[in-house]
Amino acid sequence: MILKSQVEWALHCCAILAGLPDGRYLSTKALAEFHGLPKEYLSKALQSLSQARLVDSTLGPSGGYRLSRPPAEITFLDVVEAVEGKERSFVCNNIRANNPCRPEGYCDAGPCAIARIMWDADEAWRASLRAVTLAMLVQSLEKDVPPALWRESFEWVMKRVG
Amino acid sequence: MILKSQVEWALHCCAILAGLPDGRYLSTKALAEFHGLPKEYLSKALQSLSQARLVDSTLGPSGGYRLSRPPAEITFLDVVEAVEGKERSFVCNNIRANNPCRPEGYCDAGPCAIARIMWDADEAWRASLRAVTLAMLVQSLEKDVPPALWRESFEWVMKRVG
DNA sequence: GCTTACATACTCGGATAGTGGATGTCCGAGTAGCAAAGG
DNA sequence: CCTTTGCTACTCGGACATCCACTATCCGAGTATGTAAGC
Repeated sequence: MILKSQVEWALHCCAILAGLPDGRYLSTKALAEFHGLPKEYLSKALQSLSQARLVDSTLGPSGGYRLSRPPAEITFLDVVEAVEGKERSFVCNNIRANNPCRPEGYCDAGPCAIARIMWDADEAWRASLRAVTLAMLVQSLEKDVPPALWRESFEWVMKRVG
Repeated sequence: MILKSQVEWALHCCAILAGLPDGRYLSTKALAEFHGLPKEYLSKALQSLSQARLVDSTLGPSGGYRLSRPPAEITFLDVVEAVEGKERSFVCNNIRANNPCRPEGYCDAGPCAIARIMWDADEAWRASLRAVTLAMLVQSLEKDVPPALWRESFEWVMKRVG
């Protein structure tokens, strides 16, 4: 049960996109260079974000991606679900139905108790991710990163926005 | 990010083992038959439980597994971690270190903000699983399952315990 | 000098191979129980 | 009838194939930019 590395990449890219001036685009190439990642493969993560309508894309020179909503309106859960999918982490195959003591054609009332508990935990995880927005992430980062590095990184990005 | 089916199997098996009289063993074969699962493969899940010291095993006829502790002292998290491992679901590869603006030999103070948030969510998930014990699971099941089926299943199992 | 048409280069998007872990199966080591033999 | 011995059958545990999903890469469709020609 390990999240794919795409999730990490997507979150870091969203952090950068969240800092862009309104309406400006940043290309996969720039994002890949900034994070030291393979451009071709990173593009798949960004495609997932695009298909989930979290980012807009534009073609041609000075094209790329931008957030489709304000950073305060995009949660970690949005990003994680865009890459990992919205399926619950626990799938119930209802193996209790194989109980040899069951009468023929017996039908269960509700979901199995084990599934309920596992789904509750899954929901706790999602709730935790839903509580954090990209805007909050940027605030955290600004506190962590030294001002000089922060400024230089911003300028590095600004030289490459479309 | 989907849990392996072994987790589901292990939990169902623990539910059965939790209902056994003290000190009695139940074999993989019986557990597999009861749940309609491949005996050979199910044994791998039970091996994981054994290696995690959640169950004891005995060889020979009338051998099998039993819980090594009272059901009230085994949590869902114990079982899930026994099968899935204790590693966090999000691994931080520290890709921020690839930032081209970084001075040479720069060293980060703490873990990256993104990892902190993801790990918080992971901890919320674990906390939710840690709050439920096998004893509580048995209580839930007893409420869900019709008394007749409950009794028959118990007798079915009792005919096979060692 | 301004407008227009065009070639270019750069972008995203989906289709295509390679690899590691989960899935599924097998056989060997070890032991508890049973049966038979002996006292 | 009771004890001892040996065998048998059943158990768990780890070693061995198979398959799917994540990883990684490539090429084609489409467009904004910059240039050059024409007015």
